[in-house]
Amino acid sequence: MFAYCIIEYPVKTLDKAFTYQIPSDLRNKLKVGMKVLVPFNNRTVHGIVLKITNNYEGDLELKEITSIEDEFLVLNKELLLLGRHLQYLTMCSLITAYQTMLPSALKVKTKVRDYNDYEVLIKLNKPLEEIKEYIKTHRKSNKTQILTELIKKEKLNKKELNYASLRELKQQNIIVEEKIIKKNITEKKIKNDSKTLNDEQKSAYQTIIASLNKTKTFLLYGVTGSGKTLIYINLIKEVIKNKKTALLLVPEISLTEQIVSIFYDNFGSDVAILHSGLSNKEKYEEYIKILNGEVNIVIGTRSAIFAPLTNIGIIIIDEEHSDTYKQDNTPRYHAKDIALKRSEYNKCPLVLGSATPSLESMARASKNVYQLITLKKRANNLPLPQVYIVDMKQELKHRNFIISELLDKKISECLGNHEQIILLLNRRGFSTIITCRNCGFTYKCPYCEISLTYHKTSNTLRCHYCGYTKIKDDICPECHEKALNYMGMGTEKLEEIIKEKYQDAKIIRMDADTTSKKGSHQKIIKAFQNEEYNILIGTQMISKGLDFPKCTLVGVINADSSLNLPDFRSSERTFSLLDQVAGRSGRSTIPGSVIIQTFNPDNKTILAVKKHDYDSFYLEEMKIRKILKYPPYYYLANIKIASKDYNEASSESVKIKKYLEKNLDQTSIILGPSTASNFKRNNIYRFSITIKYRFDKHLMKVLKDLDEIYATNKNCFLELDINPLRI
DNA sequence: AGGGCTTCCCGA
DNA sequence: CGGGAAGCCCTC
Repeated sequence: MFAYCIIEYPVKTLDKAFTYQIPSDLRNKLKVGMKVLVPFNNRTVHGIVLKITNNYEGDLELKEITSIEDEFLVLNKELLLLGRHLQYLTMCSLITAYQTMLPSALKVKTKVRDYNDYEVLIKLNKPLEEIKEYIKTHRKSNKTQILTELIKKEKLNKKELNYASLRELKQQNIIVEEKIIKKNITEKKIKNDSKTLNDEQKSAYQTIIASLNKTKTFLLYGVTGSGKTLIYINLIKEVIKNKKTALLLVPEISLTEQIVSIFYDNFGSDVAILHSGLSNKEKYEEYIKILNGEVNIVIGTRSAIFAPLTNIGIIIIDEEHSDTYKQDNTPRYHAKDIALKRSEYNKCPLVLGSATPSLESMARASKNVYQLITLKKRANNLPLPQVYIVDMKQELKHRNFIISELLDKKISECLGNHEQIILLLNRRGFSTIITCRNCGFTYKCPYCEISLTYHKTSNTLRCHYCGYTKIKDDICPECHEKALNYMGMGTEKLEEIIKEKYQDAKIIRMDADTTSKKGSHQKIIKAFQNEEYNILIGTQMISKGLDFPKCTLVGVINADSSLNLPDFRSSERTFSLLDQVAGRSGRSTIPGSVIIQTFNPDNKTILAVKKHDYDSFYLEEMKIRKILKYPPYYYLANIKIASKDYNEASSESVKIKKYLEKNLDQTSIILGPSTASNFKRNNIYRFSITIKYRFDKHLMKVLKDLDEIYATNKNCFLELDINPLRI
């Protein structure tokens, strides 16, 4: 018998199956999907078995598989197929695909560390008569005492016994040890305070239930606070009742905890959690629970879409518009594409939930590719918050640079009423640009060419791309004058200003800098929920999904920062960011308000946010996308040409453009080459070519060929991104 | 990827 | 001529 294996090296030239003979002692054990050790070019490497056959038609002298790494950890049939699909979608190597799907503790090559806690038990190894005889014939000792105990109790815990006596008994073969896996059972209790669905929710629920055993995608479009989570819970209850499993994706870690506790209340210990905030050991434990079928529900972030659940009855992607569902390094996959495949394989519905659906999803819904379900009302029947737009150009005339008169008034009001406030500023750090007033020098990252941000807490200048850090200078490094000027504001500075202005208020900041430690997210959220603070200042990480009943005011300090980014999706991102963050206000019993400060008060996107009018935003933005030939009217593919050598990257990208022009369909549009948005990062130069296409049956093949051509080029490498979120 | 083998280059 | 570096090739 023969086994086709792929090996551990994620190199294009080795991205193929190698054939091995299966030694007779492994024949009954070896299965497709197992991890193995194989000889390869006179060393031993790790691999995965893809196929087992009875005959081999080739003339190579085949070597034998060395050993099986783990008989229990097997990629099942669905996951093996899913890896192929991932390879196809992202053009990565097959081994990279499988590595991406596995938690780090189980990846190929990481030696499978034993994360289990063991308990060692002692039991008798001879017939009872012999033992009794032994006790009788030996004088009373610790040993006979142990044996007497064992007759009574059958098994004893090694920890509680005398090791020396045990060793002797073991040597005489009278007792044996037994290792059992100790399970830390943290039983979660179901609290049955389940709320009932309102009419709108019930109708959404029933629509989806009607297709429970079909491959079908729903777009659940419900305003913020319309109670989508409650629908998810009811759907999953029904799925579990039918003896199937459920998979729920959430956009980021900061949201998992809140949702997870609701799920524990409803499903107890039937839930496993997978997200990047877990340690390797924790991820491993959750993964094994799923693999063993001990849980029926998985909640997690992007990579949880690969959870080894079998017999899936429903897949739900919450906040489906979120960018976090697309991985931004190789393999650049979108969890939605994987979910779609799994919904096909398992013949189950896929539910995409959002208050601000991506244009792609809404476009598909309007063409009935997805079934649209709309929730128009907030679950508690409260109105959506009142949105005020403040023209900062006018405010500047009154010397209000950061906090407008209206925002100031509302903040004071809220503080007086003991209500909570969220302030959004989409930039971390203290000052975002440091220049010299004397000579005009600006601090830039030596590796990435972008301006450094000043962080006051650590007294450093940092690059937000590569993490380059240097201690702040007092004088300009160019002209040595004491004339450094700190401009632009980040959350750190805002916090200082707000503390100064509202001295009685307790203020907490949440951004990438204050949440780097494990669990700090949750700490901040909890503290704010418990009303230990009055004002929460944060970057976009505070905008999604969080539920603070006492929060009645949301202030957006500068709505323009995301609006003016040079990206075709910037309007869409701005709308969803502002609408989401607005949705944090007035979720409980007191109606909320939102204040958006902007220099573009007439901007259509901002006006749509004011009216909570996704539909008009959608129609308006679709017109623009159509004219400019962007998604959802055209698909995109992006090629980044990267090299340490500027000229190399530049000349190769010109060659690639010519190659594409020659081989792609006439209807496809090729943009570039231009310098990439991350033109210089970590000392590597990047050029970018973007392809807009509708139906180009050659595209994938052409890209694959191109990728292969450059696989052997040492000076220059390609990064392919099919359906990029930003270009 | 990475080890082995060949080729190339430069000082003596 | 020799040795070390650089390039090339192969892996079931």
